[in-house]
Amino acid sequence: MMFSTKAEYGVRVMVELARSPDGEPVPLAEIATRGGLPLAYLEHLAARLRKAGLVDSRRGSRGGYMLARSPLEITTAEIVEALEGSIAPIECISARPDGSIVCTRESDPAHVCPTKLLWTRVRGAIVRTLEQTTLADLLLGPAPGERPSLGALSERGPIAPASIGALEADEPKPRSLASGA
Amino acid sequence: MMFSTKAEYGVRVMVELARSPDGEPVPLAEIATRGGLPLAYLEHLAARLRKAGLVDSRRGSRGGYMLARSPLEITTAEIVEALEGSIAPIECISARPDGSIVCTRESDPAHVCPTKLLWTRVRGAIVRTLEQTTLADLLLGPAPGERPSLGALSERGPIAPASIGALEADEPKPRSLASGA
DNA sequence: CTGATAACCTACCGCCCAGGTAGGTATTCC
DNA sequence: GGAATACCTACCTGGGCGGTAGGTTATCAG
Repeated sequence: MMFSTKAEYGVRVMVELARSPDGEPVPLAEIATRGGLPLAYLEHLAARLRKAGLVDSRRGSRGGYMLARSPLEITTAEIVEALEGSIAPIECISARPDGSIVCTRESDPAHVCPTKLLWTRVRGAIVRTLEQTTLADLLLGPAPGERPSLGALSERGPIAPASIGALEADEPKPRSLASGA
Repeated sequence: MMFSTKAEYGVRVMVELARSPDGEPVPLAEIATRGGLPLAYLEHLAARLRKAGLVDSRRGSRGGYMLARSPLEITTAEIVEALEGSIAPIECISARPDGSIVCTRESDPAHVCPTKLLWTRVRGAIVRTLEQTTLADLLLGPAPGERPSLGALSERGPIAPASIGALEADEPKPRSLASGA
């Protein structure tokens, strides 16, 4: 596997927060029990999410965590990056603040790294996908025409999937959904 | 990082083999010294590549490894998969032989995993990129219009990059290059 | 004001495995 | 024969993932 459970759990936490009606804070304990996840561990992740400005918190009784922004405006790229650090398919490659891709094997500019092209492409594909997928997308389920979960077509959450069509299309189809929160 | 050095080294080995004039076998020791990689470790990787049918080998003096097929017909997906095992962005998700994506958190079909959509998309993006990028692509360098290595524009290998244009386009542009090897 | 609830913080820990080493055997060329 | 090289199995080590523990603050209900 390539992402750790940090990313997995973190996204799940964010989805739970997004599901909270209005902006009511959700205690981590609730998410932990619901998802069968270790509470103490989630606390670490929540701390990172808060430092990244993705969630707000309220202490004490009736407290908990809540999304800092609308699910429409929170991309999974932000979540994953907050938890895992900067996204890189492989150790030697990373993105600098200015966006340029650097390869540690290439410090000597005499010989270009022949595999850098590959990892740059892969990184781009991953980042693009994460950036195009918002928290709201996950709440809605697969887009029309997108391969569905294939096995659990019933009992959805807030909004039901419109149609279930082709079997091969996991492209994040941009879905117009402009209703500010 | 998401892929281990197995994938990194493995691709580098394959590139070196592809660069060998004609189909002359290249000893691993040569690749190791050229790339500053540990020979003993490369041997493990070479074993996997051979079992996957990606390379052939010749023992003894003047022996070494050679590509089993043309660089045009070897995708980086095959290489990475041979070395890392089946590609999955996260532990809970994997592809079954029939191509369907399964999520271990979903064994109970009562509740669909809300994050499965995300990991399915990410996996798709990665696999598609790896499948579209062949060994030959890496030999040629960035495609015209594709973000180049940005810092080492001189001294290329066999074929020079045609032009260097926009800064943001790491899409694997299909390049017609139909010359069977 | 008291207690319960929950965020928040720091320190600690075990296990797995990536990444690499070591040493030997089998095969082929000169 | 000897050098070169693939090929195989066993072993080792450090780091980090995933988690635990225990405490301190802040907030709310009654």
